[in-house]
Amino acid sequence: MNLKDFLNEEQYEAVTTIDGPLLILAGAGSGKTRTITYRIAHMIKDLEINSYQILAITFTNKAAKEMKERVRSLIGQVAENMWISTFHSLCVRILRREIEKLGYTKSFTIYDFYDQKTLVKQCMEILKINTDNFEVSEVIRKISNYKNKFIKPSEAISQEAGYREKIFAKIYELYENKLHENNSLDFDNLIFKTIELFEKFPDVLAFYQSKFKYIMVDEYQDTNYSQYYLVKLLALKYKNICVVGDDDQCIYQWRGADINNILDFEKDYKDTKIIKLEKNYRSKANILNAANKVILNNLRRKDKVLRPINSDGEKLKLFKAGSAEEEALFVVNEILRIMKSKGYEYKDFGILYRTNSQSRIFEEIFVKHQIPYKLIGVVRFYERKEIKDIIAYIKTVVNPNDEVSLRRIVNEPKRGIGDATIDKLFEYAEQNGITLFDSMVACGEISTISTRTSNTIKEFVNIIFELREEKELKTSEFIKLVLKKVGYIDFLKNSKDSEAQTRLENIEEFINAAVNFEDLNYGASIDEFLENITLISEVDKYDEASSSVTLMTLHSSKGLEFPVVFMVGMENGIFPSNKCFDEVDEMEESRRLCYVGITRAKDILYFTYANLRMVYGETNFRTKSKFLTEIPRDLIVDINFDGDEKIVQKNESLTKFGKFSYDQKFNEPSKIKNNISKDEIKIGRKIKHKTFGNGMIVKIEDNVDDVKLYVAFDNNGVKKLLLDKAPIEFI
DNA sequence: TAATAGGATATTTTT
DNA sequence: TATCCTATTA
Ligand SMILES: Nc1ncnc2c1ncn2[C@@H]1O[C@H](COP(=O)(O)OP(=O)(O)OP(=O)(O)O)[C@@H](O)[C@H]1O
Repeated sequence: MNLKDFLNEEQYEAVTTIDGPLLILAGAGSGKTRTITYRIAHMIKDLEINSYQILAITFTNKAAKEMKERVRSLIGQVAENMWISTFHSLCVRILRREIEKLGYTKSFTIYDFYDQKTLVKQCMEILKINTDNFEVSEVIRKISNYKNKFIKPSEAISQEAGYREKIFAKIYELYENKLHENNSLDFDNLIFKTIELFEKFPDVLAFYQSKFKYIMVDEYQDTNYSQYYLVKLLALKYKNICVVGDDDQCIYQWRGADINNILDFEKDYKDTKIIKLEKNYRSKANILNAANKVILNNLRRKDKVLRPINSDGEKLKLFKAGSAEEEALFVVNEILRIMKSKGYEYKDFGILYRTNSQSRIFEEIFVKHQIPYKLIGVVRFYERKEIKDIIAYIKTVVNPNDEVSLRRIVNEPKRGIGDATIDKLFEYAEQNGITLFDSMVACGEISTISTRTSNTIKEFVNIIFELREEKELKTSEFIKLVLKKVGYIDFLKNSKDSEAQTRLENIEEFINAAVNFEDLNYGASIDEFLENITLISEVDKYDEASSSVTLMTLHSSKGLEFPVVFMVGMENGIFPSNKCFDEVDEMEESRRLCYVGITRAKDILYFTYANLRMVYGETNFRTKSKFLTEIPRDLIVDINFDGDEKIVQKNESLTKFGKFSYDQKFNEPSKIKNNISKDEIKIGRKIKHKTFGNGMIVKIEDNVDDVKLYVAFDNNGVKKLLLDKAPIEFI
């Protein structure tokens, strides 16, 4: 391959350094992912390394898929046996082969957050823990923390000293036992159990160590301890390990990512070669410079160089909206405007926000104005109630031990098996050391259950038994069979649920998804289908080819790029969130998130915020984000609703709060150019504008919080300007 | 046991 | 505001 045609010198060096530990530490848009991709292609095509020996780990399934496709097009052939995947998919793949060694069966189910929640609640009930003092979500976070640090339940119990901590550890232990009983793993367990497997069975580890002679990890800054440890185990034999990342883009500390994994890499691996990529290929210079300036405010970081190769481009634009609605309307307006004037398409726009809840208003307004959009959100398709119900049926059929799923569907649709009955069944199961399902089979033996109820239970059990006979059906056929046997469709049709129609449509779509899956994965089993839908994430459905604008959180945007980016809701309390103001670490992580957001933009970057916004059903005043004040003034310009320039400097005599205005205290010190007093501003007065040149004031609007000037420019017609903000001088 | 009403509670971020 | 949970009643 003619690598030098596609890579700069440093990238080239990284691609051709194959042996030994290699750290590529580089800023946003410097071509890190590109470098890994070419590195893989180079290994296979030029060095004739067997693709079987390569392992590449990406952050999302989407990134993995893309990398696979890129590599394929570079080497001109399919490399089927190459492992490019996320940590989670990698581990599932290993565990599906080996998990019997750990006492699970191969048809284990993967629990998502909601299943996890149900199970934790159960555990807390069993341990009689008062939910007033211990919140379920807090417990889940705690348990997740243990697993991210590879702390086993027994270790947690012996290590924890505090009263609350001891209780957390206890729940953790019971939760783990329950998971095992249910033959299930949660997300974190996928990694945890893989490590456990490697520790307990050195021969298995040795096999994978020999197999993966070359290992690459993208987005390494966001790995947690367990992931780090897993990689370390795998790389131990050959030490051909290449990690790539940017410490300034570490945005998942809250879920256990440890920035030190990347910072201490060289301490961990002797003779590490470090390569820095210092050219940014993605963004216009103004955008990049703003990003660089913002991140400079983080004190705990390694300084690095990132130079633009692109021209300045347009200045960053800031719009202050009166309300959240206006904010969304502005975005619509701008999208349409610059599509027309600059020829962008819908797919060129990314709208990024801090919290998922912010997307709603945008959806509403986009629908109203017929802007095609794609929402990358948290309420995933597969998490809708009706879909989860069907999945729970499938899981119950596939994995007889899965109690969480069983409980979910035992009375869904309502068939008269209520809480009281379930408690009785549960008790019986406990006493006899059998599973809940088995106690249902034996429900005739339980004297406290009426014959009528026990008949209903038997009916249900029979449905499951009959379905188990049909496991070998194609997934889509199987789903249809479930629906038929259970009578789910009729149940929905007859229900008064106002959403029944949508639910039916969703089920329709679910079946389509299954058909789709079968087409793509010929002969795949139902287990594989389940796994696929549990591990698939939201960003994975982002498709840059589709002709719609994209709505997503800043977190999801990591690794992507858009010609035009809107960062919306730039308000203190939202971004950065209130918590950040108490904790430096949180603030710095937030700032990194801001850095990530800014650097997604290639050509044009907008910031918006709303003066008034409803939060929790209460409308309150907002102030503009602290991060905005960290952007140098000469890189950003205030614009009005129609996208015309408004701002730049402050006029001292008109500031309401005396010499040190609020803005001056919290923003970059603004230059005060004129000592003009209010009564000197009158119609007929000559002024000079930074971009529009000389002109004369023709009208003055004195509002409560700003003064609007209508200025007739000698060469630019009449413009509306804000006295406060416009870059004007009085002459 | 099922359905409903009223109250508490939440918004970070996700594989 | 919207959702989720609990307690009450039919
Ligand atoms: N040598 C190069 N020549 C031309 N374009 C390049 C080069 N290197 C990178 N690019 C382009 O720059 C953009 C950013 O590349 P890439 O996504 O690989 O960067 P990254 O460092 O992984 O970014 P991030 O850290 O933001 O995820 C891409 O559009 C890529 O095609």
